[in-house]
Order: sequence, then structure tokens, then C-alpha cells
Amino acid sequence: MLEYIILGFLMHKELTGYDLKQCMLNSTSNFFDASFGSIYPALKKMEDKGLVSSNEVVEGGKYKKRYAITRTGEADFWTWLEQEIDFSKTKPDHLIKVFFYGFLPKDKAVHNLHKFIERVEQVHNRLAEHEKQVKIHADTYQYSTLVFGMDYYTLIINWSKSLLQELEK
Amino acid sequence: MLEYIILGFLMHKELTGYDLKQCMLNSTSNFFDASFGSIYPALKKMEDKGLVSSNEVVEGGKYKKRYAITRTGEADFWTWLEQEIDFSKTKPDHLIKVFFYGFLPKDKAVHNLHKFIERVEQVHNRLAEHEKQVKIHADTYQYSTLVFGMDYYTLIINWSKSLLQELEK
DNA sequence: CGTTCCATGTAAGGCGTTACATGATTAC
DNA sequence: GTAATCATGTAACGCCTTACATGGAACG
Repeated sequence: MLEYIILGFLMHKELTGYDLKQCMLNSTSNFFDASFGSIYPALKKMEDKGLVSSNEVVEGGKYKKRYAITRTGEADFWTWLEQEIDFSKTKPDHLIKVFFYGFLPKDKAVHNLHKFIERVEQVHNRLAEHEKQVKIHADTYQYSTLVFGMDYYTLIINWSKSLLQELEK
Repeated sequence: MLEYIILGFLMHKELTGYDLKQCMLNSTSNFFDASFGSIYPALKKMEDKGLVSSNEVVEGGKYKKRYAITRTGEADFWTWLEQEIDFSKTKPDHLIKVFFYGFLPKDKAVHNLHKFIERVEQVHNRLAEHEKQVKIHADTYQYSTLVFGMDYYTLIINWSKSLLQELEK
């Protein structure tokens, strides 16, 4: 995941490891954040794989290693981006691809969002079926965690639909 | 985290590793699920630490290792449970303690929920302040991920408040 | 001249997963 | 008899974090 997020940011412009951390801090940190301890090794690994290239410079007396995305890296990023939107019950992983959806043709984005909604609706319905039994057998607290789950899935569905509406404008 | 969830389930009754997996599957799997590959080693580790004890039996021709929580384990569980409710921007960690809040005195539960709401409101407000700038500088998709964040925090706040109301009945 | 920010990196460890290995029982 | 379920466990690996180590620049 981290690798694709790095690639996504590098699609805009060349960045250092430090820059990448800043990018995340003021844009994706609500759903994704990485520490330096994972960013720097990731960049090194990605360079070995040929997804990025680096050039070392001294700017303002500071040693910097600025990374750029390669053709291979771009291809990798596109392939990843056009895949189905991820869905996780425990993390808002769906936001990650959508964050970079500006790089995807609108019709593809719309299509993927529709398929995503379908999937989340299925998960929601399965939980809703389970709900009656839990209401009887579980206590207030346990039941409330199930309700949170349903509310959360509903939120994802509504959010996706409102994004679709925004796109159809 | 896994260790406390195991302890939580063992507070009710003695269970095997397999049972624990089943417990999670039909109750916490929406926000927490562990594989056998983490459950069994966790149990072993917890036994070494004296949090649980095991007895091996053959039932219905099946070898079973049934675990029970020890006094030390219970003490550990209480201490954990009465701590502040966890808040994570990326995972619904707050559900974990609340799921076991039946073991906490109601006044303590109410108190912790109030403090939790305060904290989430702070996070929400900080994001709301950031919102205007993002609306201007980011694209539709990037802005939508921020909106999701705000909606998500609002969901947590409303859910907590409705749980509090339920408790005050 | 001390603190904060800029900047890169390593080492140790935590926490979890998937895949593998094994074997009995139950249901069709 | 074969598939699913019950039942326990290990090994390899992924992915991330915290803490550490280093050093220059900018601010007051």
C-alpha cells in the first residue's frame, strides 16, 4: 500500500522522503500515515525494483535525495489504480485509491465506484440479517458495536453515492 | 490488543483456541479478527506470562486444549478495560474496549465515554478547520476523502452519544 | 547557544498474515 | 469415500513502529 501511495505522490512531482512525509501529514494522514522508518526503506526498495529513480543534491546546505517516478513505476501505479476499490471492514482502505482518482478517466472511476457500492451493500445486508439475533443474545455494549458496524457501512455507501453525484455534475 | 480480547472472552468461560476464533467470527469480526496463526502463539505466550492456564482433554475423540483466565489475567484485563477508550483515525479501536464494557461499572463506563467524545470532537474540529483550504486547493476526490474523515468522526461521536443515552435509561 | 525544523537512515522488535503440516469426526 | 468441520500448531514472511544515530540550518 505504502509503495502505491508514494508512487501516487510522485506522479505530481519529484519529492524527497521528507517531503513525502509532509504530503501525507497534510492530506492522507486521516486514513493513511507512515513513519520515516517505513518511508526511507520503501524508497530504497522501490529504486531497486526500478519504480523510482533518485538524484542526490545539496540544496541550502542540506543533503537531499529527490525521487522521481519511472515509466515502470507509472505503469505499476496505473495498473493498481484501475483495479477494484479496496474494501476493508476495519480500515478505510477505500479512500486510498480514490484519493488518487484524479489520474483515472471519469467513466472508469464511476464504474469502479458503482461496483464498490454493490460490494459494501452486500456486507451491510449480511450484517443486518445478523442483527436480530445479536439484539436478543448480546448486551447493550456488544449490540452497540454491531450497530456501529452497520452505521459505518451505511456511511461508506452514502459517501460513495454522493461522490458519484458530484462526478455526474 | 489480541491478548486483551482473548482475556475478555475468557472472562465468560473457558475456551479453546478454536472456540476463540469462533467467538470472534460471530461477534467482533466486524472490527477485529485474528487468524489461528496468531491466536495459538498468543495463548502460549499468555500462559508463559501467567495470564491464562490450560488443561488438555480429549472430548469426542478430539484433543482439546482449553484455556482459563487466571487471577493475574483478570487483574490485567480490568486494568486495561478501565483505561481511556482507544481512539484511532484509521481503525475502529474504540469498539474493542466497549465490546467488553459489561464488565465495567456503569458510572466508569459513562465517564470514559464522555472523555472519549471530547477527544474525538477535538480531532473533528481540527479537521473541520483544515477543510476550507483543502476545498480550494484539492480536487474533488481528495476533498471527498477529507469529507469522509469528518463524517466518520461525526459517526463516532453520535454513536457514543446514543450509547450514553441508552445507558442513562 | 539552545531549540526547533530539515533531512536521512538503521536496528530491534511487535503484531499480524498465509501457507503448510497433521489428524480425527461428522454428514452426505 | 470424500468433503466439510473440528482442532492444534509451526515457519516464513510482510509491514509497520519506536528508538536510536547523525548532522546542518534557522530562529530567537
